[in-house]
Amino acid sequence: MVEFNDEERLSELLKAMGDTTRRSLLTQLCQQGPSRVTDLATYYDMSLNAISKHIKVLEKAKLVSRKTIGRTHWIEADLKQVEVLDNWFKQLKSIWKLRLDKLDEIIGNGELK
Amino acid sequence: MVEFNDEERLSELLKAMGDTTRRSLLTQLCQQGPSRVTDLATYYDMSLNAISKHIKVLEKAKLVSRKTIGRTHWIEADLKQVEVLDNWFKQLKSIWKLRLDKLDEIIGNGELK
DNA sequence: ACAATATTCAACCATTAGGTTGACTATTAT
DNA sequence: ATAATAGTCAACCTAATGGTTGAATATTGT
Repeated sequence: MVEFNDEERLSELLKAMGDTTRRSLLTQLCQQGPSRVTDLATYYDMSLNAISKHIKVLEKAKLVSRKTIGRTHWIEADLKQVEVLDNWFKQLKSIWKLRLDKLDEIIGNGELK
Repeated sequence: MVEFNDEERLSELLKAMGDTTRRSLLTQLCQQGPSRVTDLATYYDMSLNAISKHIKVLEKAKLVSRKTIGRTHWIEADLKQVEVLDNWFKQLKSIWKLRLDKLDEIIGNGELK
């Protein structure tokens, strides 16, 4: 069951992934492993600052983690949170299925038709 | 492989689901089956127009479909599109796994360590 | 014909989101 | 000590989002 406060979490996750640049960053990070902010930024036609902001959004949503060593920040993808979405989808599908099953039952019992 | 133009599709879907009210509408629709706009709206502390707009967003993202009979519009959830997201997640995970496998291989070959 | 119902359309408003630039902080290299 | 590098912070701008209200449209009931 999705708890009440998972709602905000879900929104945060979905919004974080709803942006093309951020999804691309995630993909990059999965392919290349832990990367520096500056290196990630070179792939985009956009300022370093913009990328830095995007990374912060991903970080807040816990889709990436950060390990700071000296002046360089190593960013790493973290796909654990994708489970949260997977679970929501599963739940939604099961709610859907539940209704259909109940409907079948009613029809089966001759209560309908 | 995610094609170039699936990107926009993915954004559309994720943004549509990133809103609490819209997710709630989806859930309602799964539970209750096809519903009228006005009936859906009664559950929310928000104008009918706001709900109408939300439904349009869901409809554009193909998360719901609409069947108009006379003056009443019947809205129905359509979970097929969730597959698109599922697939993206799967792909992302596999990209992640690919890198780890390659890493293992290198270590196994003694090229590293 | 007239009123009520179901819904969208259009204009508006406040807030958020995605981007920019410029300055600041901290670390590393010379 | 000084300069270069890595990154964030803050202020700003524009466009998109989520909401409002007040018509307008189309269908249905009396």
